[in-house]
Amino acid sequence: MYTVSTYHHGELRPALLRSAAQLLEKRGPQALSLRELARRAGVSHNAPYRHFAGREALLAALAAEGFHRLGEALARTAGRDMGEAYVRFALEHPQLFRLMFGGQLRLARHRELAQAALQPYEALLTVFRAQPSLADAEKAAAAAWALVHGLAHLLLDGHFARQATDPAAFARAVIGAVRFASRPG
Amino acid sequence: MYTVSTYHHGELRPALLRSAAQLLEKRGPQALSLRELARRAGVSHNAPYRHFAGREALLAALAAEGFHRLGEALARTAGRDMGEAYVRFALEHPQLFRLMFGGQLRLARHRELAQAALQPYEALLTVFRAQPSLADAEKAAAAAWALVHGLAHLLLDGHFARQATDPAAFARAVIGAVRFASRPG
DNA sequence: CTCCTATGTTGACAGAAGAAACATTACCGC
DNA sequence: GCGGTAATGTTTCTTCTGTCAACATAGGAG
Repeated sequence: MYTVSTYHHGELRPALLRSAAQLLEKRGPQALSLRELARRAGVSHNAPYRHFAGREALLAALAAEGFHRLGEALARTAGRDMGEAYVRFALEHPQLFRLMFGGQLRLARHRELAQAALQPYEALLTVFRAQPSLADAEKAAAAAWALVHGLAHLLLDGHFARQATDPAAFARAVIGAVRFASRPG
Repeated sequence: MYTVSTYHHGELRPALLRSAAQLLEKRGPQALSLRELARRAGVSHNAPYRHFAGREALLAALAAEGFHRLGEALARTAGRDMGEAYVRFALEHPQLFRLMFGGQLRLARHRELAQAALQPYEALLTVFRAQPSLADAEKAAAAAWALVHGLAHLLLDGHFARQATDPAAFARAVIGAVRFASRPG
């Protein structure tokens, strides 16, 4: 009934994740259906359930991968360029970024995801703690994260379409417009 | 065949929007289906199509309404409290906020929505332009928007769950940790 | 009163998620 | 090698959704 050699895909999980990532960026999250992924892997429509509890679990896995990649991207940059790196990541993988931060996946429900999601703040915190002149490194790191995060979101959504002909340059300028409160005295 | 007095609902469009808003906040965007709304309005499953071109159009209308409400909320506050008001709005209507800024609705496709979406920045810009000491009011306004926007998003997503036992207070503190570059000299 | 247009209704279709029951393969102890 | 068991895929079925097309009703303009 089946060709013997292809009954088992063998690499289904990674294959699914790979085409999921592609499909996500190309057609958005709505177009990302388990069945479509199964089709692309040349496998029955229910096979993915052997590897993911459901659609949401697959998305969570994708997002977790995204957090790791973002963490690495930030770690590769020197302290001051982190903000731009953050925005660049978002602009390069818009749909992935939205999946990660779109609120559709609740962190509490996916341990792996919650774990992965800690990376960006940790990375920022490390840098800010190294600056003793700051009044409050934690608050400053939080503010920095919020700033670049909001900037990324707003750029993606096109809210700065007029002001930002060159998004990267715009991001640099906006980030440059901000100072952090320093220790009194 | 039908009870004469109920064939026409009479207030269907607003009724749909109202229960859509409720359902959105209560069960999230996935649970918001046109059919469910029709059911709640006591109307056939296709009646909503007389008032909205499709699901996306209804979501766009909801989001546009959200932008107007946000704009009004900002306008009601004095200059310095705008940031907190912005965050408060997000925390009070998390799903609506995500709908507005989740990137699922493309501004370019819904004129009314694109128009409504201009309000927040305009409101901020007005305030920042009134401060002549600033080096660049546009950039500062953009930075302020990004800051509060990112803060709202991160709080909603639970990324500050540890640091922010009281989200409003945390927001105040983070916003307070930021200064804007002032005119040299 | 008649006709037109707004608004709702019915019925049908394709596509999706997911559950259940079944088939095939791979691997491990012997 | 060999047989059993767990892992991986398949089929089938149910339920839900968005959307289209054809039809029904209500209420106002003439």
